Amino acid sequence: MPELPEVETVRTGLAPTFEGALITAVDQNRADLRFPFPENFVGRLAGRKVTALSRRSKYLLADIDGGDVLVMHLGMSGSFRVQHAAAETLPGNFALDRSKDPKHDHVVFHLQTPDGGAARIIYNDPRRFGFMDLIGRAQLAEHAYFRELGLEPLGNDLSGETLARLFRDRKTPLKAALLNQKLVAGLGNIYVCEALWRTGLSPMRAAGTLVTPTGKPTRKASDLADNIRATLQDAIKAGGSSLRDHTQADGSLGYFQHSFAVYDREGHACRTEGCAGTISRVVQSNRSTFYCSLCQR
DNA sequence: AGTGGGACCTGTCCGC
DNA sequence: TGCGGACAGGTCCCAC
Repeated sequence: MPELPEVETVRTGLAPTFEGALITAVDQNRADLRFPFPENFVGRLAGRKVTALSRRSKYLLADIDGGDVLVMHLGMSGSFRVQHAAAETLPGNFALDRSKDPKHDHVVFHLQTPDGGAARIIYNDPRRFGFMDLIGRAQLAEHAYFRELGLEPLGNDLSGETLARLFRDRKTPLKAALLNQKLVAGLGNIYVCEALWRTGLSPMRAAGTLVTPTGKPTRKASDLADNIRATLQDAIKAGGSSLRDHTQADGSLGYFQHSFAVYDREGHACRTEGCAGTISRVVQSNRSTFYCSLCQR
């Protein structure tokens, strides 16, 4: 569940349990996910407290007292679930949760919450494109994961002007430009398709065509910036998109997938007011692009 | 320098 | 029912 709105939804779901909790133990069930776990992963976490849980782009960042930051990326199929010991039962008596295949439970954080209760946060990832790392707080910004990350689309930096600066003279298609995490960080296949549809822009159009010869944003560039933000905010409000039964941290499902205008709607009617078009699917950079060739130019 | 294409994994769905 | 192929929300690496 891994574009920005899904990661933000996960952060919101985990924070009440994770923040302030003491990590009493960690089960690390294999040596690697996408990458090997860092040296002494369990030892550097056990006995430590989580002081804050934040997000940058599609990364979750758990601040650990002592100076490490636990960096977590969900890849394509990563998810977390939270289990609390029922207050009225003995500590450690957790409700059974069969919603995931336990053979893909790769990491379990055993926690003691500030109120003295016990909880577990379990990371499940069938495809293992996700990863976890531990990085010193002071090294975080220069680390390879973050050094070249582009602007945060929900921050104040995303605007027609900043898009114009990033897109100027670029011949690359808008779809590829928006998927490039070095330009704007956090968009993925779904929300790029949706934001381009909202703006009436063809995914094939060259990014540089949104910039005037003097480097100013065109009207479309400003609209695109607004629509990227609006699309992400709408999705966060809906609890993200739940595809293929991916559940949120509390087991509930996001519902933004019901609001898709183009993603996974090949052959269906375009939802633009007054547009008679049909949604097409094409492949760009080896990924599916969904768009309406009538109203996206 | 900047791009497209393949690779990394497992699961699921669809057509034969 | 079984099997092969296509496809899936991401990103790194490597040829052009």
